Amino acid sequence: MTDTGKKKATIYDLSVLSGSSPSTVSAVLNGSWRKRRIKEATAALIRGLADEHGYTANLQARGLRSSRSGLVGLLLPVYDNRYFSSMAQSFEAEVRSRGQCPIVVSACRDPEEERQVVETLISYSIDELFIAGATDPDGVHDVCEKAGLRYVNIDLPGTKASSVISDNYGGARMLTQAIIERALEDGPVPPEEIYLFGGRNDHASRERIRGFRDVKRAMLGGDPDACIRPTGYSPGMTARAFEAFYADHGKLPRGFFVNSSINLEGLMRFLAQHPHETFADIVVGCYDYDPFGSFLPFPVFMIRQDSEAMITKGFEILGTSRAPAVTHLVAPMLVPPRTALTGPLDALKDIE
Amino acid sequence: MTDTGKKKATIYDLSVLSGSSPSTVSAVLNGSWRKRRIKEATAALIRGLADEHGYTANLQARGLRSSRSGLVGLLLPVYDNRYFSSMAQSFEAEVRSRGQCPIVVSACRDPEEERQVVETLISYSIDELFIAGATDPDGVHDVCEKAGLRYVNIDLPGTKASSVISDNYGGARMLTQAIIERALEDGPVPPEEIYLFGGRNDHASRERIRGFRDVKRAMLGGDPDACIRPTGYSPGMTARAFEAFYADHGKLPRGFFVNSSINLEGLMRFLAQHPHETFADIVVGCYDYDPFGSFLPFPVFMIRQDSEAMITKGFEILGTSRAPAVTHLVAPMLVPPRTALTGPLDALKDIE
DNA sequence: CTTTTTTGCACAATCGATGGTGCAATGAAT
DNA sequence: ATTCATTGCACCATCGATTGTGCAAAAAAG
Repeated sequence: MTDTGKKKATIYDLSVLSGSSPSTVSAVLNGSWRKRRIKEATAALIRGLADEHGYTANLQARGLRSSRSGLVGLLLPVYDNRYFSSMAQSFEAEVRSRGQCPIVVSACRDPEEERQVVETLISYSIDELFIAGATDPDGVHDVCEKAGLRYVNIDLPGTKASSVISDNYGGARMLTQAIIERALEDGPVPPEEIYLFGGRNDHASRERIRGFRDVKRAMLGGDPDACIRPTGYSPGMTARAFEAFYADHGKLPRGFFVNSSINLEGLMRFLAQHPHETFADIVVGCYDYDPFGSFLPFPVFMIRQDSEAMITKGFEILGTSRAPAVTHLVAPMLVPPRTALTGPLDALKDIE
Repeated sequence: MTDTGKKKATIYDLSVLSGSSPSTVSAVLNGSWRKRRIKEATAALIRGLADEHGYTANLQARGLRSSRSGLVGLLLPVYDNRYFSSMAQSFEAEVRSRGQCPIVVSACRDPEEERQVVETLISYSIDELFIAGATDPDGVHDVCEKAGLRYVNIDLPGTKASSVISDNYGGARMLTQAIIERALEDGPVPPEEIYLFGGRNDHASRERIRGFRDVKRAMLGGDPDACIRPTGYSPGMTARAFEAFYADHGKLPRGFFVNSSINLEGLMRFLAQHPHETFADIVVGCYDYDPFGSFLPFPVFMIRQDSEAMITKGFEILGTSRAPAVTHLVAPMLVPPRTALTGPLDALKDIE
């Protein structure tokens, strides 16, 4: 750091300063010098000069030459929600601990955008890719395949590469059971009183709906189609679904399963428009965990998906060379109302 | 996309196929061909071949040559919170609309990590950098300066480069006033009943504390030091502060200002440990907006910071060449309890 | 004191794209 | 029929690092 020069030092600069050749400097600084039988003393000299001048490798040059970049990508639908932002947080920590550089991008659940974004990442020669919740996993697959890019699907499975997903069926069963048990505490519950809102025609939604229906049928002896309201993944659409229900029935269902925290935001929008009485005695389940959502003024059961485990498992899969495409289930966890879980943030030191 | 070849096509491949030189191909594909007086027909031929073979430029090579990468960085303290994740979302949209590639990284409020992460970004020759909430803005400054990297500070000001920050003083005044007014609705409030929790010795916290104290003094005629409890930015520490207060007083303060949503998570942890009566009549203000936090079972006033405007302003500043280091204030917005605001997610299409 | 082996390093090609320079062919002007 | 300007493109050095190869000098073996 002694150097105040404007331009960054290169191996050529150090080569001149040290009297060695650029290749020697390169070898010393990238660790391959033992293999190249560079003298300890030479290496020490060069290392000394390197940090005296604050040398850092130009990673674009390295990447160009070695066609590896040290970048690991994570493709997200959106950032702005606790499930994905917490996944990003775990991802980042994991990637950095491996000495690589995380690059997180979102594609807004748009298949075309997904493909484009992945193309861009490939243009930067990223080494590996985590695809979380791709709308069109197999479309993205082709792009990766063509570029020879190793990737895993997280959260939503693809058919052409290994996937790590939440046990949506199991989680939905737990959640539905919790909702119904709680509702039953205050008397009998007809099946028409238990709904599901949110989600669309993706694998996760289908599995959750299946779990919901199975448990409902088992516990309440019925499962009318009308109780399933797939609204897509937008707060606005979900709010409209609640409004529609309310317009028909003058109240909200006794209990309902909300497909994600994004859909739960739709419930908030509905609530903002209506007096407190309207939802005095509802029981809600949300397939996502949010620390504030857990403390709403009515019981909210939540499912906490273990994004950290999913990321770890993802790396494991990428590590084992060319495994056949398998799908790993990661068990989620039922979170009772009024529960504050710790998260990745707690790993940070915060000295005052 | 006709090509199923394993390797990506390069300008050299296209050069052979088209019978032109690599430089001509390059010029055609990067748009500089008019300037180079390439015949329209030649250009058309090359463009045809390019997308027939699914050509995409190797951005590392381009970056190496031009020492620009098309990458724009955003350095965040953490992802896992609605303020920053929403900022990331806006940032990403904005950067992409400019045809560049966003790269978002977090440094966990650790000054050393901040510098390292920025070094890494510089090694990838990023073109511009947004530093949001750096613990040590001026340390990062040196790193950027040395590399000749243009950057702006967002959220926390640095002294050596332009900054865009929230009007923390003004926001804190609004928020404090709202808390006190609400508390006064149920009778007189002594100054000892209004507290502030969270934050530490950074610019934002100081300004907020100043706003809080000024309003408190003006409205309640007093402002004891004991009412200020800077707990740092961690849910755990904040929870402990609430526990400590509760141990002393057997209840929570009548009204309190919470410095951020991360600190508000600390309140949730406290609440999880105590019966509902303990916080039956509190009034809370939180300097951050969270859609679920707004619907907690007690009044929560929130401040919504306009991260989108801050990002936009940031780009504007980077656009104007070498302006002197100025600080722009962006006005935040007071959000009354039980309010569901729309966010960047609403901009996404979600067709079912 | 040779011959062989080992040590220590330099050379040069390469990754893919960019942009300055130069030169032939064509057309216009004299 | 020269001269000059314009058009259209090819050539080549360059960005900074990696890596296979080759070759002296030093050390070991004979």
